[in-house]
Amino acid sequence: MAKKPGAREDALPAIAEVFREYGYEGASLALIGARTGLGKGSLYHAFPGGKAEMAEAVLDAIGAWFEDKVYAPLRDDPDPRAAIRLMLSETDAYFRSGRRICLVGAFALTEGRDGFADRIGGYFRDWREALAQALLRAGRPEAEAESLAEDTILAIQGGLVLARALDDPAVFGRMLGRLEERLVS
Amino acid sequence: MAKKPGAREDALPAIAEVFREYGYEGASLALIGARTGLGKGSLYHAFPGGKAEMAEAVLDAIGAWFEDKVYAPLRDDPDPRAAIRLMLSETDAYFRSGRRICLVGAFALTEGRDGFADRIGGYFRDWREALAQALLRAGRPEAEAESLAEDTILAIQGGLVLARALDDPAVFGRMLGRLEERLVS
DNA sequence: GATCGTCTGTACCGATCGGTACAAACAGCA
DNA sequence: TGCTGTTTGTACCGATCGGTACAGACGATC
Repeated sequence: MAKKPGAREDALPAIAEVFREYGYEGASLALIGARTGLGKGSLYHAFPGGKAEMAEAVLDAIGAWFEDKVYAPLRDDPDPRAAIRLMLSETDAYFRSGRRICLVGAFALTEGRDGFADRIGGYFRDWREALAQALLRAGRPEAEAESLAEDTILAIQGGLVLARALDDPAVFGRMLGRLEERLVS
Repeated sequence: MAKKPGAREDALPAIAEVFREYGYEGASLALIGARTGLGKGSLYHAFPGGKAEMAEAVLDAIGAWFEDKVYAPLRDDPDPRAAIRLMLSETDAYFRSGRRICLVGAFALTEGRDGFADRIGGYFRDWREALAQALLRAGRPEAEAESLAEDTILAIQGGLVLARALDDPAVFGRMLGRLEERLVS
């Protein structure tokens, strides 16, 4: 007993940041060790599966955060339009107004569908479905709700790519503004 | 003299494909050698700068292709709407209807702005400006042309991310359809 | 056929990769 | 204070990384 209650969870944000900055391949254990302040011993004690398990844990944590803060309100909030507005503001905050990339999107583009494909797909599928449901509840016809939801998720991802590529975070904010107009007219 | 006229250019598509599949870090020289059929000797003869020069050459080739097939028509075609439709069909073909990712976008997300930042930024900047000009020539007000152009580039990138993440290329086709409606109503 | 510069396969370099082994340090409990 | 199990730093492993050196094969020119 007396397990390590925090150790793992405490290290996750730092590990996530390393993956974000260097990608899965580029994130070396030396780098992760330095940024978490943990030696290899501690790292492998907390994540016996090594780098792959760290990545899985990070993806799970991200998924859980979005489920809690974004997807659940989209599905359950009695006021779907408020939930959509909340989604936009939480998204803006999470991605630091375009200064931070989406790790899940980056993994989708670069990782050769290792063990991560399920988690990556699930993250976007859940988001799309929750948003489509909110739009439906807000009175949109089903077909329109679904294509609008897909367009939204994809615009957010594209906005992050473009903001990063142009080194201009403002791209992300402009995109969110246009989205708000289309979503909650 | 009697330079190597083809060697370099011949190898570029194969090298690009390796970068696309494995990312910059993940693309090892062993892998590149195997896929091009070239030994290290030949590889370093054609690209004295090593992996970095290969990546630069690949990015340059991609940029030149888009300049020729997409940006120039957007700027110069007397019929801007036809140029926009051409852009959509060339884009669909280039990205194999969502089965192929954008190397420039992938580099933007993962590479730590090495020497590639200029090329990456230029690719998207040129695209956005050429499209905005075509929309302007097609009769749109300037502000609308610019935000629509930005939305379009970003949607294409996001469409590639989402298609890959969901392992469903059809996402890309649906997005292009919606874009066509918004661009050439 | 001899010559000369261009190509290319192979061996090799030090550095670093992800991962393992293990002993010392440390806690909690008596 | 002794014991017990967890947590840690360190040394080490084989493999592979990007890159270099170089000798021999090649192809053109006379």
